[in-house]
Amino acid sequence: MSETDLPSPPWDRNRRRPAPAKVPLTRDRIVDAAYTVLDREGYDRFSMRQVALELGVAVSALYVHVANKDELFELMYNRTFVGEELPDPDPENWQEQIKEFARRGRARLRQHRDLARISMAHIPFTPELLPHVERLMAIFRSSGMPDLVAAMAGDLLSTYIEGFCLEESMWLERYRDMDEETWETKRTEIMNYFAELPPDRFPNMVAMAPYMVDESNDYRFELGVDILVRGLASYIPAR
Amino acid sequence: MSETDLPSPPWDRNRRRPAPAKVPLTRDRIVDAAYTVLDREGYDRFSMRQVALELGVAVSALYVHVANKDELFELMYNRTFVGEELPDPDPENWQEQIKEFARRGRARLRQHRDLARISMAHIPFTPELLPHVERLMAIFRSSGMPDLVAAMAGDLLSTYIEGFCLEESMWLERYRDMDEETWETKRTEIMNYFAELPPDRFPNMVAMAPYMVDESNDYRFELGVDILVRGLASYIPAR
DNA sequence: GAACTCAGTGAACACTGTTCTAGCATGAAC
DNA sequence: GTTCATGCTAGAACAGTGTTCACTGAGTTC
Repeated sequence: MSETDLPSPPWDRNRRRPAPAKVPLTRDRIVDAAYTVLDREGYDRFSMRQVALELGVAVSALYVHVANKDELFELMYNRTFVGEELPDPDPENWQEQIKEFARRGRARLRQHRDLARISMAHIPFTPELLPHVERLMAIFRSSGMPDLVAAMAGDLLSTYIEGFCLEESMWLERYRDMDEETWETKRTEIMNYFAELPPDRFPNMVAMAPYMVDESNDYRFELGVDILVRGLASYIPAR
Repeated sequence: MSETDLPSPPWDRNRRRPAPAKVPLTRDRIVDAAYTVLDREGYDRFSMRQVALELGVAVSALYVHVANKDELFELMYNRTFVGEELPDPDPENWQEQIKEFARRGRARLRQHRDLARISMAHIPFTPELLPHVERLMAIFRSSGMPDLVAAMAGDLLSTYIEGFCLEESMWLERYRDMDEETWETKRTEIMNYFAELPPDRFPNMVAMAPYMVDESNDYRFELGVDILVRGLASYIPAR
């Protein structure tokens, strides 16, 4: 920081302008800053002005590189899965390969705050993701399931992953600024709510209450993937 | 419409005020208007001012009945499934009962533009929905699957329904203001895109291309539900 | 050294959600 | 039948939003 960072006095505005940034603005730098802002502010408070502020740049400068806010979100979404590698299809082991794919997908979506929300709002058909989808399809087809089912399987699985992460993040967001203690209070509140429902009108809810709050998200996610994989497996014709 | 609907001249503003609406403003009327605005403008252009305009009322009047925009969305969401009835559990027929539940859920979410988006953004745990969830759980448990699986099944199924409808509505939204002809052009464009991928690098995509565009959404939805139900059924211990 | 290109600027536009003060019309109280 | 309180509603205002625009000024090309 030098004294040239100070704002120039008004009578001087038309003579001296701040020197342009040494580092030129690029799409990549904008996306970097956008992630920083997203993590700090969350989806609802994310704004182009915040991104510009983060970069120390005028808002309008962003629009030279990015068409609009939506395109910026798309760029962020596209980066979500870069570098992710899928293994070569192993027909004996396709179920575990798919489960691992799901786990890594969830991990990626948890890397940034509210990323699941952005992801859910975009159709995953960009050129950047094509090789990824290709390898996923390879694994499904290697299992021997009909092509029609394999085509559906990709959609089904990514809908599940994104949907699960979205719900997860909404709970996280709701209790974001709570300390451990109030969170524990809230937890027992929810538990009590289900436990104290009239058992004659809600016998099933009361019976299932423990499973709804006790189980960890990790376990629930795993169970969901297993149900999906079993359903897919049921379509593989016996040899 | 009478001449009293004309705006009063400025010099008269402090004497004559427009008579208050004969029909008092209620939450229900606001939600009605909100749905009208949503259908006309879509989620992105939905605003409190538009709702007020629709009712012929000042914006601030809305805030007497509704805490904020988010609560209004919640009210809209809560209304989505009112009146929907689930049958008594029939253990021999639980699979068809669940499928019917899914179909009706999709139909409801398609009743209003962008409703899937609102639905996805809300956690379905409101008092209004409790009896609904209770009956759904009753059906799952009647099948004989473990309680842990049944608890997961509800989440899994509604995630699928909402996710499917969301993706469906995004495609719909994207091609909303296209006529039949340009839509058909776009369709073949997509088809060609997949067909013209280099077959050595994308053998699976090329092979699956027909299934990705040809199948109707209805059929795809049905297939997805069937995969889910089969996965759930695999957890039922043999008698 | 002059001409040109173009990323970046600040101001502006047309909106948004939300809050505030203040006034109207209705019901109850006397 | 007048007064009072109360609940709804209006209008203006605040602080913010995405996006556009004419205009700089540094760097490159001729």
